[in-house]
Amino acid sequence: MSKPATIRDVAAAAGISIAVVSRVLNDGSGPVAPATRQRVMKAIEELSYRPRTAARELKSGPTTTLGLLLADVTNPFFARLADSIVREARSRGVHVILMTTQEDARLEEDALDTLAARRVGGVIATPTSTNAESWLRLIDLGTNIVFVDRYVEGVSRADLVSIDNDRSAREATEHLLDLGHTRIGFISGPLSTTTGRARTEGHLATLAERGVATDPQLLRNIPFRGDQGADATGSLLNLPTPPTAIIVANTAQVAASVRRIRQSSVRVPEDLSLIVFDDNPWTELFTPSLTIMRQPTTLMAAHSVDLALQRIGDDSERRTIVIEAEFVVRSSTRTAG
Amino acid sequence: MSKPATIRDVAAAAGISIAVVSRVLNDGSGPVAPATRQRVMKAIEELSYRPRTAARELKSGPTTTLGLLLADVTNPFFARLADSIVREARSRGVHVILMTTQEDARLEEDALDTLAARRVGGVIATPTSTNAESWLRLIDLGTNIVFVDRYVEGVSRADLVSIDNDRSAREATEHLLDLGHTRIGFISGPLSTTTGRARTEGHLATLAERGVATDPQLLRNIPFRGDQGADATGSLLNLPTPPTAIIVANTAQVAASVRRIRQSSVRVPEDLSLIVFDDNPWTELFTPSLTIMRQPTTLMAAHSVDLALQRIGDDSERRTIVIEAEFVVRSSTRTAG
DNA sequence: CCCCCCAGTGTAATCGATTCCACTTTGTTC
DNA sequence: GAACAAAGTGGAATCGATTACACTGGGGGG
Repeated sequence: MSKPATIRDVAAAAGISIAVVSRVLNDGSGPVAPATRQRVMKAIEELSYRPRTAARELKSGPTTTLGLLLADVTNPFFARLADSIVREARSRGVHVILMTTQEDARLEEDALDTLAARRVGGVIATPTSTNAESWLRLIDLGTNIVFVDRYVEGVSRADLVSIDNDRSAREATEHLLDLGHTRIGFISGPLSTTTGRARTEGHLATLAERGVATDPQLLRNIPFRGDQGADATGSLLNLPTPPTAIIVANTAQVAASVRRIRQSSVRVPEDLSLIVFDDNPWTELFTPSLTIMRQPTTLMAAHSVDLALQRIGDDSERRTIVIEAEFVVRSSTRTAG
Repeated sequence: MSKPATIRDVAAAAGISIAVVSRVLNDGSGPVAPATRQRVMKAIEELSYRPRTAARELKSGPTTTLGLLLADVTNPFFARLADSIVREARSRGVHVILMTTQEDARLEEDALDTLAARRVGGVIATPTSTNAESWLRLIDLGTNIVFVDRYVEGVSRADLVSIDNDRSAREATEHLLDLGHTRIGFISGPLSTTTGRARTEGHLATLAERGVATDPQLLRNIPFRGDQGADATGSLLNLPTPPTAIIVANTAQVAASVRRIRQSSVRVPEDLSLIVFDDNPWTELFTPSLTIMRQPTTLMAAHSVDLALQRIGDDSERRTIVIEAEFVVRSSTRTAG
């Protein structure tokens, strides 16, 4: 009800100056007599005083807050990433401001503005836009950026944590080739995103190396948001010569794709082998349990936070941390019939 | 690289005083000559100046930031809630700081402290602790609280947005009774949480009203986090006289429960009817597609943000908004026997 | 022709912390 | 016993914005 106490109120209550109170607050910033410290602590307790972050940040820029800019928390991959990052950050005494872009470049720009105004210590982001300019502006302000999963070309002086998208696409493709499949449907993200492009290239390169003909009809690069996963899958199944296997390398579209397959008369894995890029409990619950490519989110989170906090004050070039994706073979893939 | 521009730099560049620059920044706070405004805008652009939030908040308390304190973003229900709330808040020009408690009372206390230090305008939360004190302290500081889904008893002067837990449990129970089931397993949250208690009571009351004997063995109140969902489900299935139907009213434990059922030899819905409290795409993908109780997250989000922002400056008693849950009958429930 | 009002601008106080520096009071060391 | 170091404390500047208030000119009403 009454106005919150300030440092001056505490000082008055303890019969001491505000400088000393501040020293008690920031332990180690100067000497304080034990008796005085006691009195100050008591006053703080009684007034239930909490130093105001806004005032603190005004003096010394905040190393204490990280911005987390995700495309979409609804996507379980990002949700787990968010969870891990928040936990990881807290264990280091750092707070996280979460913002989402909904895969919309304008909203992203908005969010970056906010983060810039807040002068956060660092930003961990899965970028949406291809527009390097807004990122560079933020970097110029002294913010350090860590891209996770995807990145923006042209923005050096930003770190990167990612799985090896190229390699994971290769691995999935090789698995199917080994099983004798040659007509493989491949659903991935837009070629404008780094993940979409790298995975598609890895897939195509593997086919080429194995001397398997590539059919452009089998390739689907679709957006992360929206419902095109169902359509893309449906059109693959309805091809004159349909694929005998499908890789869904667009994490956000896995559910829509699987739903579409389930509604069709196609049986998995008898008629169709299926690999999805997703790390989600339900892939195991599905009938048949799905073969997946898993991205180790906890590890990615730890590295991201590390980089975001380390780089402060540093000015070196981009550092890239590549994390192995884990390929889990379950029951949705089998020898081509 | 160079230090970010301040309002003084802008004023100097435009050949004007800082007061006028501030007026340009906060449109409507005072008269500015059109020509002057132009020059100021130009200077802002050239210096890529962004007013610093910390400084702004120091003067006038921030109506512009909301705290969101969730138990667990990994839980899809909370993830969708977070997504909707962030979106909803942004459309009102408000930012959201997300923090998670991992269902841990100490972490929650921590988070509340941070939020208090930040003097956020409001907090939307799914409380974990039963400890009213920390909440009351935050309220005393002038923060207004909106509880979602669960609430803490003894904290009036905080709003509440929730589905009718009692009623939804009744509805699910009645559906099964109508199908002829009389031995119904009921898995819910801890009785220390309001949702766990209300759902359990609703379930028991319905049984009583219909004259069905209640067997304590069929009741399982388990934590939200952790793995007890599997054990609870397993022990229900292994009872001497196992239930012919199960309601999983603990959203966080749905996946674990379903996995356990799937690993057993029990067939759904032939041997066991199943209702889960969850609103998640995969419940439709599961074989058989699951009958669910859905909580309309978008609506809950809209109301929460509304309340959080409205109450500012208001001092009335708690307002409660109850939202209808949506019961979706699919293929996992059928006539008993 | 005088006065009042208002558009347009500037000065300075203010928000709540941190921190540099100066000052006093002890205790230590030749 | 003089000199000096270190502990403990306080005064005041500072961070970057907002805003109350004072000031100046010029136009319009009386």
